[in-house]
Amino acid sequence: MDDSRPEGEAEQGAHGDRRAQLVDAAVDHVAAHGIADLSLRGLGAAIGVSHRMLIHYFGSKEQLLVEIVRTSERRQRDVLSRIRLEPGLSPADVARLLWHQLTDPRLAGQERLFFEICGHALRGRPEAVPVLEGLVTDWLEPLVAAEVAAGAEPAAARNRARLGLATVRGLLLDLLATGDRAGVDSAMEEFLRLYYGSQ
Amino acid sequence: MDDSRPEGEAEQGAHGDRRAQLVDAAVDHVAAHGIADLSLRGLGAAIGVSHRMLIHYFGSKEQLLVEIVRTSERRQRDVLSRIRLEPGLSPADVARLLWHQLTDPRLAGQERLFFEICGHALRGRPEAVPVLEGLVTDWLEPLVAAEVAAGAEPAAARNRARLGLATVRGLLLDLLATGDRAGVDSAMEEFLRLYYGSQ
DNA sequence: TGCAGCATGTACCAATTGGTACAGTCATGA
DNA sequence: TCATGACTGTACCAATTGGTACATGCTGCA
Repeated sequence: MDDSRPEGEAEQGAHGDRRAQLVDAAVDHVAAHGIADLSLRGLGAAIGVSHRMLIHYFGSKEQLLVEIVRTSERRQRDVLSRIRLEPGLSPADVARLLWHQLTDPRLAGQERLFFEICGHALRGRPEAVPVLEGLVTDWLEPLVAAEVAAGAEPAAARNRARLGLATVRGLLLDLLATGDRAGVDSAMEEFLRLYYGSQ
Repeated sequence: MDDSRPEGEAEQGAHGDRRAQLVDAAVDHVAAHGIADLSLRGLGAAIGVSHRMLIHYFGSKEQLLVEIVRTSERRQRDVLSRIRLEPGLSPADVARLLWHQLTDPRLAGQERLFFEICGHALRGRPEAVPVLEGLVTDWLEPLVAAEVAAGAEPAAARNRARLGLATVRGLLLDLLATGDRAGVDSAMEEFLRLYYGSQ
């Protein structure tokens, strides 16, 4: 081991940039080609470094996977923060907006990766397990807040939020599997009708 | 190659029994330990045969995976057929029954495997891809029929069925990830209230 | 100029993988 | 009895894997 050990958790510093850049490229590649049979050599060749470099910056494949999962999670969350809440929008409109964002074809790879990581996490793969923690909780918080703001009682709000989250994910899986955007959109409209009671 | 090639699609015959028995054991093992990093040697050791035997009976790992996925799908479908439709049950009751069956802890491994296979299928893994075809369609058919029987118009029935399927899957994923049975059950009750308008 | 330290590549290693060759066992039927 | 054929195990192979050792370049500083 001749390396000066940058594989610590130090995210800062000049080489941190390179590291972050590598992770970003890695997530892109993984979103496009899957995380299941990722190999350091294959990834390295795809993003233009030798597999030796990946070990150098991340210490091990395991650590790299951790970073990939973490970054992918962050990207996922960014989708939520990207919606601009303009005044005058009904809750149903906001939900429609979020759904539209989430099903952007450009995000398909990202969403596929989400379900792929879920599968690994459910199996206890160490790099993915932490995802389980926030898989529901992290998303419930803002949704419950929205429900309460819209006038629901706290207890019911939690159930409604959990239901909404599950339905969105179920329909997203449907969309990715079938590609039937029109059909899935119709089902989503049906849900919004039931959920918000708007005609 | 000295083998007399039983790896054709011949499911019949005396050795077909052995084959079927091996597949069954394999699905059990895979439901418990995941399909992602399955190795012929590991599987063989777990179910008491040499990896040589698996190649002998299935021709290749790929073919074995195909059989595993197929069998797992069949088991999944059997859950649906196991519910006894007693007269006097409301649609909501039937849904509750199905939900109860589906979330039986003894099926957890099976359900985890379902999501795992979905992930692989979304990535185009050849043994799992065929699943995508029936992932929604196969389940929609009976659900639509039930909706129509309950008085929905055919067009709306399709949307409602699709929505119901997606919600169930989303909540199932929630349950597997969080283990919070009470919370997920509450959300499901909320859904049934919205969906069937009861209470 | 020369030195120090990071960044990168090449070559290599041990382990594991799917798959094959060959040989042994065991039942059945002539 | 013995020969046929299915069934199974052992030993092996080539390829790929994550990870390491070593050597080389490059940059900045004195």
